[in-house]
Amino acid sequence: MTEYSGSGDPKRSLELLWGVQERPKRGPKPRLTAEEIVRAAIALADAEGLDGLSMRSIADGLGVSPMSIYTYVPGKAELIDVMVDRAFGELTPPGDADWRARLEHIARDNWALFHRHPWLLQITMARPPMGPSTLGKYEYELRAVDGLGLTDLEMDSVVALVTGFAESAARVSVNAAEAERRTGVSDEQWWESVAPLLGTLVDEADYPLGTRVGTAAGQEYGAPAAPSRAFEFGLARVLDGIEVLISSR
Amino acid sequence: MTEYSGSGDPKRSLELLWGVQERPKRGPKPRLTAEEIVRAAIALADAEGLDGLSMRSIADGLGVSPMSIYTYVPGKAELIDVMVDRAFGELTPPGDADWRARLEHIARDNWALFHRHPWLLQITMARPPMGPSTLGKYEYELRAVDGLGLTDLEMDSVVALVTGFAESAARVSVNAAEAERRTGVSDEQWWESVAPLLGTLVDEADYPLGTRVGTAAGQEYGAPAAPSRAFEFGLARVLDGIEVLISSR
DNA sequence: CCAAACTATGTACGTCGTACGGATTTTCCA
DNA sequence: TGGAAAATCCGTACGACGTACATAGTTTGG
Repeated sequence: MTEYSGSGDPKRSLELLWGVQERPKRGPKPRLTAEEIVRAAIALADAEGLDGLSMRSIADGLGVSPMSIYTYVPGKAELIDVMVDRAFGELTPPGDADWRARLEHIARDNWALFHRHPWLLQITMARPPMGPSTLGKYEYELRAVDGLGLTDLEMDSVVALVTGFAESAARVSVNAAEAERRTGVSDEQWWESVAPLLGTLVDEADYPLGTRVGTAAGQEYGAPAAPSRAFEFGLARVLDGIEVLISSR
Repeated sequence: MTEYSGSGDPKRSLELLWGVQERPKRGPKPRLTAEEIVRAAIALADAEGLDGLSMRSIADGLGVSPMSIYTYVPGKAELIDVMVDRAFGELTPPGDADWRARLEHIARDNWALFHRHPWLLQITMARPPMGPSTLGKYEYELRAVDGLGLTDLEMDSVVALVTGFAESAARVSVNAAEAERRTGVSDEQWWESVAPLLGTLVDEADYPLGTRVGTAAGQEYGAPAAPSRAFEFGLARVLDGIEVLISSR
């Protein structure tokens, strides 16, 4: 199952995101708080991935029964909304260097965030959680491209391009690391097991460029370096492309 | 649960991908073939999404019992590998126009493919299925940037940047459409239900740029146009950035 | 004609989110 | 001060999933 942000009840989600629950007057002392549950859930997702995050496993970690979680959080969908917003809260403002350095900061900051919290990449954010950190993130990003002569729409597009690129590059990197962790087989070992089988089925001459470039890429970097090289390469191109636009103003 | 390509048994997957099963001599006539199952599974995933794709639902559609599928396909992981490769088979070669037009073709072709088969975006492809169409795709892509004075590594990086961008932009578009289909609520309706609640919790003055740009973006395009505009905008920037590199050679 | 090879299927297990209802604990008010 | 109200906590249960396993049925080679 894919998880979606914004699929919970909007009102309950917003209350949770902005922390507007009033303390109840009667009833037993609560053993937990919603924030504690969110923190435990993030720690668990960091360690085990989103597939390892179940209401049962969260409850286990907190020493309560699974159904107790529902006292503090309406359901898993709303919980994930808050997890996402809290994770975005780790991002830092881009400072006041030139625009290129500011956008570079945003890209690197996002890249690092996705590596700290790989489960963010498994959440579909068509309807982002409208919490303080998500709104703050957008504000930071726009500030990085304000005053450059771009229209409002262009500012939005530039920010979306840079953050989208960072996400896309991080996805490749995280997926590679994840595949290694999950299977216990490195990219090199995987290729060494597939190549001989493939050799009996395929004529290399049918794929001359793929063979040549694939070999060159395999020789140049051992697997783990590749995704961060791709990030650096792509970031330079994207920023160059944005520079062409900005220079034309 | 997230689905992963390349998580099945490599030997069985490759046999399936390249169609090297020899017809069995004895036993009852098979009622199905592996290819039929793959086609049914793709049709089902196109219609219902990857979450609607279960061994039970595939079997239902084919009029057999769930366990019969396992006679033709080792498991769901290997089936998904073949689905991916067959989908990539729909991509077309970029032709022989100039490099920019060739890369543009690749980006648009991928964009369209992800819209025809949105489930492709839900599959983690750290270990791509090594089938004929996947190898052919890579060969096409490299041919588009061959002979421009780039190194082998740069060719690989440029191709990865363009296809990665197309995937990233398509993800935004597909997720938006998917959210609307799943919830029955359009982006505009969603915002109209969230905005008043948010207004009681947040001071707009805390997010001046977000408010201004968000309003401008909301006014300019009704929801559905936005993702394809973002694709066009980003593609132009990315190709400009690649042009800077190529011109420097 | 029978045994080997192959297809087809029913049952069962452990996973998930969470609806529901009941037991327990704390507080407020008459 | 006692009982109602409110809140916490949790046991049980349901229908979904992939698929292991055992069994039954069908076709064909020797």
